[in-house]
Formats: sequence, C-alpha cells, structure tokens
Amino acid sequence: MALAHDYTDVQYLPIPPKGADTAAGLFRLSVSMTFAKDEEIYGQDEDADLIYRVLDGAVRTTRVMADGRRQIGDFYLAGDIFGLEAGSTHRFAAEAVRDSIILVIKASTLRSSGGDVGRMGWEATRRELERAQEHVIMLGRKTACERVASFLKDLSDKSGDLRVVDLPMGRQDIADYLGLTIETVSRMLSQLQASRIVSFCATRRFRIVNPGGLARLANQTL
Amino acid sequence: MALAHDYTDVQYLPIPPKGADTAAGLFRLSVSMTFAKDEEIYGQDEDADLIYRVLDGAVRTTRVMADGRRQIGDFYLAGDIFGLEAGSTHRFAAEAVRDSIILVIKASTLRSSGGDVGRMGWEATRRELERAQEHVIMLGRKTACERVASFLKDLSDKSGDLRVVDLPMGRQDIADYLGLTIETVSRMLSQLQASRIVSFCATRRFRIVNPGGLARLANQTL
DNA sequence: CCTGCGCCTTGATGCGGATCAAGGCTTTCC
DNA sequence: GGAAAGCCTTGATCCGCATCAAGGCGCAGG
Repeated sequence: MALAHDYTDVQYLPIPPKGADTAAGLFRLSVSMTFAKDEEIYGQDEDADLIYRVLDGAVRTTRVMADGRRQIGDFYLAGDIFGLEAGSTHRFAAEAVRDSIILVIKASTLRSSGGDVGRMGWEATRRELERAQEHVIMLGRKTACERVASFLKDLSDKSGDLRVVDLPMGRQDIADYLGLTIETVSRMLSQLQASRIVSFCATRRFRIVNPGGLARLANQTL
Repeated sequence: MALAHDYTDVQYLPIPPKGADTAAGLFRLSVSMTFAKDEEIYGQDEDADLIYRVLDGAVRTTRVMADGRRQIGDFYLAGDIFGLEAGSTHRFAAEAVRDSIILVIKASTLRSSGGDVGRMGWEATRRELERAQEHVIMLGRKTACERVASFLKDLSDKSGDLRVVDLPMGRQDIADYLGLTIETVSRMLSQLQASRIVSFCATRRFRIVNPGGLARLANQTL
C-alpha cells in the first residue's frame, strides 16, 4: 500500500484557469499537488473535506473487499472532478493511475455557498451519479465483449483525439472497472482487433477502425 | 407498456407533513398522485422537470436495452425521494412496484433556491450516488449468494421492523436489480432458508433467523 | 548488449450462473 | 368453489467467463 502523501509539495496556484472552463471557477482558491503512479490521494473511510480536480494525469477510485476482490468506481482524466462521492467519509479510495497533478479545494467552501458555485457542485455530483448508473447497466446486464467495447468507446468519446486513443491504465485496472478478469479483458481486446473494430499500435494505444461496429457492440441504450 | 398517467387524480395537499421529517420541507408545495401497480411514473428519455417522493407504496427505476434485457436502478420505499438522477431527461424510467401514492414537485423550484432547500436537494443526490456506488460493487464483484444476502439485509435495514420484513417486489424485479435470473434468485433464497439464515413465512415476507450469518454472507465492505 | 522483472497474451480446463423444461402454488375472477 | 393465469420453485443441461498454466514481449537496469 502506498504511503500517505506528505503534502510537502503543496503550492498555491498563481493564476486562475481560463474562464471558458465552467468548473475552473470552483478551483480558483485551490492548491496544486503532485502524486506519483499508484500513490494514494485519499483512503477508504478517510474524512471527506476536500474536493479534487485532475489537472494532468489519471486517477482511479477503488474499493477492496476483505478477501482482496477489487472494484474500480471510476477513472478521472484531465479536467474531471472527483471526491464528491462521500458523505462524511470516502467510501472509495482514490489513487493516481500514473504521475498526476491534482487541484485540491476544501469541500466546505463549496457546500456552504448557495449561489452559482454551490449549484456547480450539485451539477458535478449529478454527473457522477449518471456515470455510476451507466456503470450499473454495464455490470448488471452487459456481456464481456459489450463491456470492453463500451469502455473503449467511452474513452474515445472523452478524449478529443479523433481516432487514436491512449489508455492511461493497465489491463488489471480495466478488468477491475468492468467486473472481469485480466485474461478476459485481454481476450476481448484481441478479438476486437481480429474483427477489425480497433487496432492496437501499442499495448496502451489504439485506433478505432470501425466506429459503427464499435458502437453496435457497445450496445449503449442511450 | 403502461399508458402514460393522465394526471386526473392530482390533488393539493391540505397540510404540510410533520416537521421532524427533514425531506418533508421540500415537498410543502407538492401535489399528491396515485399510481397503480406497474404504472409508469415517468419514461426513459422523458423531460425531467419533476422530483418525486414516495408517500406510500414502492417504486422501481428501470432501463431496458434494445433486446429486452432489463436493469433496475433502485427501489424506493415510503419516505424516499427519486427522480433526481437526470440531466435534462430521465435516463431510467420509473414505475410503481405496487399501488402507490407519490408526492410531486417541480425540480426548478428546488434547483433555483439557494439556501437550505437547495442544499437538501444536493444531499439527496449525494445519497443516490452512494447507493449507486454500492450497487456497482454488488454487480461487479459479488457472487449470486452475496448479492441476494446483501439485498435482504439492505431491505431489513431500511424497514424499521425488527425481524419480519416484507418484500414489496416480485422475484423478477429482484433478479433485474441484482443482475441475475429469476431462477438463480429463487435458488439462493431457498438456500438461505435451508441454511437457517432466513425463514419465509410467505412468498413475499421473511424473518431473519441468523442476522450475523446474513451479514457475513452479504460481505459488505463498509 | 544481456538479464530480469512486470505486464500482457494465449491455451486448457472447470465452475457458477444462464437457459431450458416441467410442474406446484397462489391469486384473481367468474 | 372452480378455472385459469401468473408467479415461483426445482431439476437437467449448457455456456461464458474464471481459473490454472505457460510462455512472450517490452522496458529498466547492469
């Protein structure tokens, strides 16, 4: 298990991010921190008085059962907000998938403000809820192939790049997100490549060859 | 599919609910409506300008894939608030599990109010998110037996009754909530009864014989 | 360069839960 | 009360994914 972050590299942001970014306003008073690959950002059951935003890198939220079974709640990429999923304590831990820069702000600052800022927090929570519900559909009723296809499609939808997409996470993380084993994920990826749906230029970088086919396999209901 | 509700039985509530109920304040300006068993309260993809609270009965939210696979998002019992899960349109439909009385209020009334009322809406959304995440763990990493045990335990935790719990929903609804088939749910229930964990006095009413054993089987991580 | 380790892929086999099938029970409606 | 339909249970069989096993590949460090 990674050591708790020692908070020595906290630094105040000199300049607020651009105005075009709606979420940026929330983080005007935030501090920036860096986390190494696999370092813990917060732990399961820790107090939840901070809210986070990925500036660069990637983050996963995880929950581990007593016998070691692990479920990943979600992945967060540059621009995403996380840490909202909590009552008084976090129910998932958060870890850096790779070296990352994270903006941090006190939750109480947000929650207490009634106007625009508070509503933005609510909006962010609502988006989290939508993603969690999409995840429920995936885990409850989709086949292994549909899950992997959905995952690749979601990732490509999120990344602005037209056709070539980077996977920030390893196969085990994908498996723990999709409720599968690493072997099944690997097999499905090979299968998608064999069917000319996608094409891997490297282990963690692929191109979508047949977007229509991918969408059909993903079987999104919306 | 149930016909859309015709809204003819709308009636204004003469008296606000008791002050002890924190959520009640939100629904001071609500109207009460009744829905028959299996009647649709709102549809998938419908506009989301209303928020709902169960006064009596039970509600399920569902999503159906093109080929008929169905996933239940959650169940709502007396006192629960639902309908928050939406951006501009509902991503799940909501249906009455049995004859139910539902309070309805305009979402815009809530969202626009800055102070306490708005914060209560945020809190309700946050609780929804927590439940959805618990659901993700269940569907992603729990066995059929653990899912059914968790389900019975959650239900008993929600209902104030000490030992005897009523199931408002049928086996198919349980299966579609747990990501299983009706046959597997039935087998697991029989198995739990055979192991003296629970005891069914009727098809939809059971008693918890061994609460410790049930909790152990449920394998909750928190 | 070579070596070693971590990550990934691929193959063989097993098992948990789905599917298929056949009643039993319970509720509803006449 | 009797008939019919819907809901639930139980058994037999099948299949998709997990598990077990054996390398392959690529990257880091010597």
